[in-house]
Amino acid sequence: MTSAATRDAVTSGAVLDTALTLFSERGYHGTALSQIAEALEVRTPSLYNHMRSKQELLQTIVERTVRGVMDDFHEATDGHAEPVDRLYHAVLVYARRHATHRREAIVVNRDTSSLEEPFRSQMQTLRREHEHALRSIISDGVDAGRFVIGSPALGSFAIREMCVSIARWYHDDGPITPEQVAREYTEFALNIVGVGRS
Amino acid sequence: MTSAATRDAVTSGAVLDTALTLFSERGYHGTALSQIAEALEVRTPSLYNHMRSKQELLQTIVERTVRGVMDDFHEATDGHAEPVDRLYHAVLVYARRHATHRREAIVVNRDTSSLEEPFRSQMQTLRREHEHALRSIISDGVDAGRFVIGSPALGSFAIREMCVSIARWYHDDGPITPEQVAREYTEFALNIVGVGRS
DNA sequence: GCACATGACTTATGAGCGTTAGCTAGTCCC
DNA sequence: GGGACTAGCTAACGCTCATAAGTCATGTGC
Repeated sequence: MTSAATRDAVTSGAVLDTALTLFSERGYHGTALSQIAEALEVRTPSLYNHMRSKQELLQTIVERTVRGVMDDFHEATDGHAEPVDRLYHAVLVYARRHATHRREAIVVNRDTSSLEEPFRSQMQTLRREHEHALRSIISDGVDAGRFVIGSPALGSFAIREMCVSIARWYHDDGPITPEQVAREYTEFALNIVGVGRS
Repeated sequence: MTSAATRDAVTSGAVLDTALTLFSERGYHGTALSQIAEALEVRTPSLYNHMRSKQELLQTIVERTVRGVMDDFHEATDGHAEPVDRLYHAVLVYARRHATHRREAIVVNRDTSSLEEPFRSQMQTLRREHEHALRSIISDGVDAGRFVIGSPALGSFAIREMCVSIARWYHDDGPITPEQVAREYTEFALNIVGVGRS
């Protein structure tokens, strides 16, 4: 008879990873703990050896991702002063992340509304920070005469969301690398804000 | 005593509309029929006088929306031959639709995965049609030397998804009209495909 | 003024959900 | 070699869900 300790024990990391995959495919409410358990070849209650609740899984996923985005942003832009450079690097890391962390992006963008308060509000505040940071770059570029765009706010939305949606169509097994996608998208972003036009 | 016939009878249109609102706010799996019933001030089982199942509500919403997108596209582009004109009008109606039909767009883009087969596959096929139609415009424009873009496929994704996401941030009570948003986004789209560059 | 169709209602069913409790069997350390 | 810890298991809970069935009041058309 197979014993608990003989077979590979399920780790909390594995539970989180499986939850991430299933949440991204079927959504938070569309995923049952029994499905996570089944994927790990374990009975449902055994999951509770590695987590506190289903909600906690979602919170962990969202929090890690949102903080990762902010860290990426600061690391990429802190060394640059020119709006063009700042926008370029901000979009480069943001686009790349959505190709390399597809599941996280999908869950955050679809299931944030399933987070319980007050956690949900906290995460939304964090996301707003990134939103404002990107918009500020564009506004600064317009003020400095580097960018030509009717509405910085709309441009900021368009750039952000076109990057976010990379997660929805990108596939690792395709011919194109995350780096290539990211570079092409920086091009799109600079075009949107009208870099290099009179 | 209020009677069934005295008070305003719930119509199947009202059920669909309420479902649309709630699905867009909480997702398909996150919405219970009891919540739809409560919003209509009716007991849950009474809903079955106006629909066949919860799944049918979702299917109706998705099908109408997807067909509407295709109708819009053909009506807008059929009269034009030039890639620039075709892209302009395709993006104009697509962007505008996502400002005027926010709830539908959100549900279709989030909850298509909750559709039962084979309906889900049928709808995905329909959506692919629009995807390919838009990509063809861009490819044609590149072939004709009108557009300058590294990857038509990526450009097509970026344009589509930035339009789709209008539904996620637009608010009717704001200062900007759907028409203004749509026009600004056509500008973005034409910039992305590099119209008017050497 | 009566029959019928309509659309509410109440009540009930069975399935599935997340979660808890309590038990058991291996593994590691002394 | 024995106790603590780990990580499975089964069983059961309370709840909510979608859905079914049958009842009853109403307004419309004959």
